[in-house]
Amino acid sequence: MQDILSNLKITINEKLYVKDPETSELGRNILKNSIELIDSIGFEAFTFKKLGERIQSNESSIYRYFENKHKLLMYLSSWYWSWMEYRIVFATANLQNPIEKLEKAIQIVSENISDDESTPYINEQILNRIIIEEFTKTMRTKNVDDENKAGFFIVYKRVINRLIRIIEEINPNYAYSKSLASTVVESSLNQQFLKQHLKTITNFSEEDCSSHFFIDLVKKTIQ
Amino acid sequence: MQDILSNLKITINEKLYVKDPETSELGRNILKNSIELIDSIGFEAFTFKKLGERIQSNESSIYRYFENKHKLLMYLSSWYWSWMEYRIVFATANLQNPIEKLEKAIQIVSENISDDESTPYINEQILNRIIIEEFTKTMRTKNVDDENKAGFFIVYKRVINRLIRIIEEINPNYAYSKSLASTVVESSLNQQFLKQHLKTITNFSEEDCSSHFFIDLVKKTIQ
Amino acid sequence: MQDILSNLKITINEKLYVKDPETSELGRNILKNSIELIDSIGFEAFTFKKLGERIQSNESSIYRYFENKHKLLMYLSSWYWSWMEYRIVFATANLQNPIEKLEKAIQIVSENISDDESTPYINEQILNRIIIEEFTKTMRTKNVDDENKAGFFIVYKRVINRLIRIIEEINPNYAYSKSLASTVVESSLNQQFLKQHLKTITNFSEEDCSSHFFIDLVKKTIQ
Amino acid sequence: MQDILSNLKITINEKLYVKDPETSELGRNILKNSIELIDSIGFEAFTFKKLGERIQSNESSIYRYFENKHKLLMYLSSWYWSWMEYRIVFATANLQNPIEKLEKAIQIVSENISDDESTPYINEQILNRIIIEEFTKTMRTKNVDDENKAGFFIVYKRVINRLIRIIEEINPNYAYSKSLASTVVESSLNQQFLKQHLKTITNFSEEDCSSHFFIDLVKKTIQ
DNA sequence: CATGAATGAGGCTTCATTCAT
DNA sequence: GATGAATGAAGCCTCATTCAT
Repeated sequence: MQDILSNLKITINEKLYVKDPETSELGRNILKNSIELIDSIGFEAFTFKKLGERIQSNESSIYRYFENKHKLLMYLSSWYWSWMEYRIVFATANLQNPIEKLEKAIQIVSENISDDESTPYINEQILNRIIIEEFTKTMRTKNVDDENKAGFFIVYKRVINRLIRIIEEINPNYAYSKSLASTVVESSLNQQFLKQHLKTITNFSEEDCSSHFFIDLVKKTIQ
Repeated sequence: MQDILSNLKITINEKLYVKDPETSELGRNILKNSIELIDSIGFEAFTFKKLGERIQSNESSIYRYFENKHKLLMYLSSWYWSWMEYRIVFATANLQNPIEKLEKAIQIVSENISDDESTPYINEQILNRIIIEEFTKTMRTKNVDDENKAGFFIVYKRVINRLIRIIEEINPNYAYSKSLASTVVESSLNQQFLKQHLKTITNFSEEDCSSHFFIDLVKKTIQ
Repeated sequence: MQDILSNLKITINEKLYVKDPETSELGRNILKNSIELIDSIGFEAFTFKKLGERIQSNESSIYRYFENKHKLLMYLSSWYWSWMEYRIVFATANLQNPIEKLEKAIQIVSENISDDESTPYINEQILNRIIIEEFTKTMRTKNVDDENKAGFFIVYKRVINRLIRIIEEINPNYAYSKSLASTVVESSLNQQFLKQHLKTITNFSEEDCSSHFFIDLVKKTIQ
Repeated sequence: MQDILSNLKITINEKLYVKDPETSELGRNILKNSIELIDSIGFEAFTFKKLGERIQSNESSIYRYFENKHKLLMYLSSWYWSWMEYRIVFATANLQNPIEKLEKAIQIVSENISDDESTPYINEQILNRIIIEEFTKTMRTKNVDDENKAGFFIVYKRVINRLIRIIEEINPNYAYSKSLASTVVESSLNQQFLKQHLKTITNFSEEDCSSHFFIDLVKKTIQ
């Protein structure tokens, strides 16, 4: 799997960057360090100035790549969901049994992430933490509708659509395949958050993953 | 129901305010107008200065009531979840059948909200819109753990705990009652958001409510 | 004349300020020092930060009074033209002979200015230098039309209109009274500029004033 | 007339450019597009970066030709006034009657400009709009004196000097020939501005030109 | 010669908050 | 208790320019 990803390049909506960060040393540095910095101080406190200091480069250089910090986060999100989609596609390729596909897909979406070595400047484990903490905020803004139109959430929706299609394959008569799929994807992030911070309202502890809970839930619901 | 609420007073964690806003005209004005203003411009753009202008008062006056805008939002959230809990309690009081209780509770949590006339300075319908847009952000901060310790999320967790207990009453052997309950409460907000903004990944349109979806999901899952 | 001005207050378009600078010590300080600072370093190089340093106050305090430096300059211009109008009105009051009125008015508009002691925080002599250098720039912007609609040039136009009316009084059949009046007012500033910087295309040297040139020009033109 | 201009080359002060823009494709492109861009967004908002984007070239390439945007504008101004001088010279060549010369010269200076087809990369009509809006700003800076010494205004002054000489030819005893000439040239731009933006203080509407007003004014004044 | 990449400095502005009345 | 005034710190962003290729 690694081999393939190092040859493939994840394509991101062009509107999200000014200059493609994957094409230069500085750009890749920005990606790597923004992930680490956002993780350590949170997105609110994260500024291009601080990132600039960290990579020993000037604030303004970062503006060559990203218009503002929000777009940078959108870029990272898109990257994450692209990577997620890619993993689902590979894991379910050639599987005949739709139930098996469902199980695989949900597992991938809800399992604990570890770094995928094939992308040296993106640490998926840390990126996953950022997505858990920040992804919903990304959507809950006064510009969602514009950004949605601009295609900023297209990869996220594509992941959910893959799940929808698997559900429909299993039970074409189930009336809520879309809401079920979006609930699983979104709630799996939420359970990851709860098990770290609001431990009394989840059944999982930090090392656990919620895959079995969601697989069971979906299978029973659409049975 | 109105009658009772107008006699009852929703009690909010004292750490969330400097001076109880329900005890003065200015305080109630702050509540009423902050809800309207946050709804119209979003919480990011919301500032005490703008609120001050709106209620024809100085920003510094608002500091008499709330330390900062984040605490004000926490206050409003607490108010919302208290009100939600109160509605669940009333709706399920005296019901014998736990399945019926479950249905009632989920319905209340996921139905479309309209203004509850008994609280003149809180418009629940607008407040609901704010919660949909802002509540998760409230939690996804670097201070969650401190704020959780300080009890800022206690009312939210109480609502979920009520659902947990109903689920356990129905099936004490179900292994994921906590995660199921938190998923329902959180995802019902999420579906409300999706039906307004990301319509392709939900089965509901704006007038619909997701109650039946969630009731069905929970009943099948814990059956 | 001084006595009267110290009792009168020059009224400025409210849209030009956030808080009336004439009503507070800090505000008057801003006026006084902005005039001096703009004169010494030019409007381009003038910033609220530098002004703040000069008056030992913070940049942000100045924003309490003026939205931006352009509005501050508009304020000063309005002040200048109001003061000019007031001088014209006084100088021509009770004059029967329109020719005499014309002469007086043109003289006031084109003579060299010295400080009017009755307004302690506005040094008219320095302000005049600023108007000579900056006033035209004030108009030549992409927003003229909006600002004109908002009334930012109303005082300037009022001064010119006074001149127009005097011209029409003398010769109601002259076809270009408006253009003549605007030419005189504008060009008298221009001649003041030329005599300081492009001395080869003016007949005046620094101590001279162009009054006689303009009075002669107008009288002959409308004769 | 066109034929001659396409053979003649307007010579610009060498200090105004690094590399002569008329000698290369890119240079001519810079001229053509800077005129259009300044006209559309105004000189303040105009930057080499934006110009670079427009001509699909890098900002740094423009620095090969012009040190900064101010010098570029000075270049365009010089070009404009050179072109103006050339038109005056041609129009008044071989005229015996100085009155006729005066009329021709003033007319050329104050008439509405249309594009002169013989210079494909300079649109005189647009350039005229820029001069109306920006030329005075060009002079009202803290560096006028230096730039004047460096000869940046020499062409402008030459145009005015031609007018001065005609005036003196007509009436060698008139005391203010210089101020009169500079007033006419400067005010004709001003009237063009007023008729577009401050219509109440000019007698001309957009299609009109002020030539008759100025010719009449000068003839009467120096009679 | 032309250009892409990078950058330092600084402008404008707002925020959250305190102080004095 | 309520408010008006003032402020420091910091954010976001752009500009003009240089460097290296």
